[in-house]
Amino acid sequence: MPKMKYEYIYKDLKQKIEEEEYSYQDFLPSENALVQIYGCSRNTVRRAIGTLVTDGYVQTLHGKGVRNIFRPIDQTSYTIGGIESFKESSIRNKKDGRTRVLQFMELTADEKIARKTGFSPGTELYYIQRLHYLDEKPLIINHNYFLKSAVPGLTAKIAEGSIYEYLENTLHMTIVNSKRVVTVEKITQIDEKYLELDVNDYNCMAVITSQTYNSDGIMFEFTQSRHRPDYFRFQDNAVRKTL
Amino acid sequence: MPKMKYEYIYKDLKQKIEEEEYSYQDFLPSENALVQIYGCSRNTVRRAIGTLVTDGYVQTLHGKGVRNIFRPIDQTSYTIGGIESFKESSIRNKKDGRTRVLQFMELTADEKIARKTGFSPGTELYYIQRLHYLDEKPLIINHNYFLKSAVPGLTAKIAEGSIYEYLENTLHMTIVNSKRVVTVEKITQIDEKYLELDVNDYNCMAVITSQTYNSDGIMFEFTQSRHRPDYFRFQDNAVRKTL
DNA sequence: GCCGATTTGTCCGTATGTATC
DNA sequence: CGATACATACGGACAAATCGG
Repeated sequence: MPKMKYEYIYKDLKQKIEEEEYSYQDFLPSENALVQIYGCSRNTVRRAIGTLVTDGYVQTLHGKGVRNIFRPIDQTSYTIGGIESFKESSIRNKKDGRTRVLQFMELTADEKIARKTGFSPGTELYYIQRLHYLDEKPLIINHNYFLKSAVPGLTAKIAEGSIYEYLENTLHMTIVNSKRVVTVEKITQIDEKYLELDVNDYNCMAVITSQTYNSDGIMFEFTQSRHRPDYFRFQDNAVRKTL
Repeated sequence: MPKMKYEYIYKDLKQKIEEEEYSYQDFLPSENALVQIYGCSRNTVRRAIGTLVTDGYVQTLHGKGVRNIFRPIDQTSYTIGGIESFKESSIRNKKDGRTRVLQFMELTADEKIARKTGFSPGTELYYIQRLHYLDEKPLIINHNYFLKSAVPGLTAKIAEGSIYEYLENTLHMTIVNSKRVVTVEKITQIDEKYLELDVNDYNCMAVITSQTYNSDGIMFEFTQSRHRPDYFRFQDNAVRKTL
């Protein structure tokens, strides 16, 4: 039994949808019916439904009901969604992930790094270069910059596993949000070497740059995540706003 | 005066943040203070703040307050955000947009098109190929497939302007949500020709495929949007879920 | 076309829990 | 410890959209 009711209802409905207890285009029970089913207030039901809307699982229609628009086919292949570590998304996608640390060093941000990352010049950082394998195939090169003062005690050993696990479980840091930008960039020699790419095939790749904030309001991480173009897939659900 | 209170509060706070009335890292007034300021309930204030959180404008911190993490610099250059037409985003980005219709035809979905778009074989569709210019530079080629039964009376003339405007204002359709996937693909001869690209420079590009739903729960549009790699920028804010 | 029942959307006031300071 | 601030949850009221009779 989870602590929060809306979380329980959200997960329960989500599972029922995924298991096709409601089929595509069906309406879910009305809010009032769900209030009876789960023994809670209408606000709580509405909150759970609202989360399903942003997930792209359902759409709510004024005066009509809540319609299931989830299609299992959308979820195939390796997808990138919310904030999650490589390890987490590997597990979610039911793939075997492995990480190799190419570089681990401490450095002080100069003008060039400051412009690129958004950290102030003179800031002490960890710089980590990592190669992520999925089912033994190298797919992603990550260039991480972590704020040393916010992430003390980071080691290459930790970087081999999951840095987020270390941050959350050992340092008890709360990761809040991440501003991400997807662009397309030319392949570098490093990409070519480690991702086993051929410039005569693809000469550019998908790049996700992200600035991640913790609950102290500090941007503690800047990461450039370079993805093999043929395996890259970034998924999103947008809701038309009437505002 | 807008119809809804939370919308008014959301826009007001958003504007104050953008105009740096609260500076970066500052806390906004507490929820109770905002209740006094706007003369509304705490729920309403919280709803406005929740929207700002998903926008990546603020972060809420239990027991502390709501912190402004908006940085004007993040908003530079042409960005792709929620569901909006090319015309709308041109205006939002304060650029001069123009659209040229390359093809306009009616067709019936065969097996191949059905697999690609998600429409059933035999469905009658409009197929439109359009080239979008920004400041007289060709940046995007769109391949639109519209469900004919849901979008009757579409013409090449309308496609030159804004199809969404036609859907919403003339057909009174309500666009609800759009499932999008960003990938990287090889440049085709069509891309090369119209976007004035050189394969020796970039040989691939950013592609956004989207399936858009209306309030009848019908997927009425499948679009493949092919973007010049050097001008492509897809922006996003992810919130770490504790669920 | 109207009316009433149903359903979602907006908003309010209140109570209690939990984290921060 | 108490005061403050956000988080969860409840119950109720009314509006707006839909649908069937």
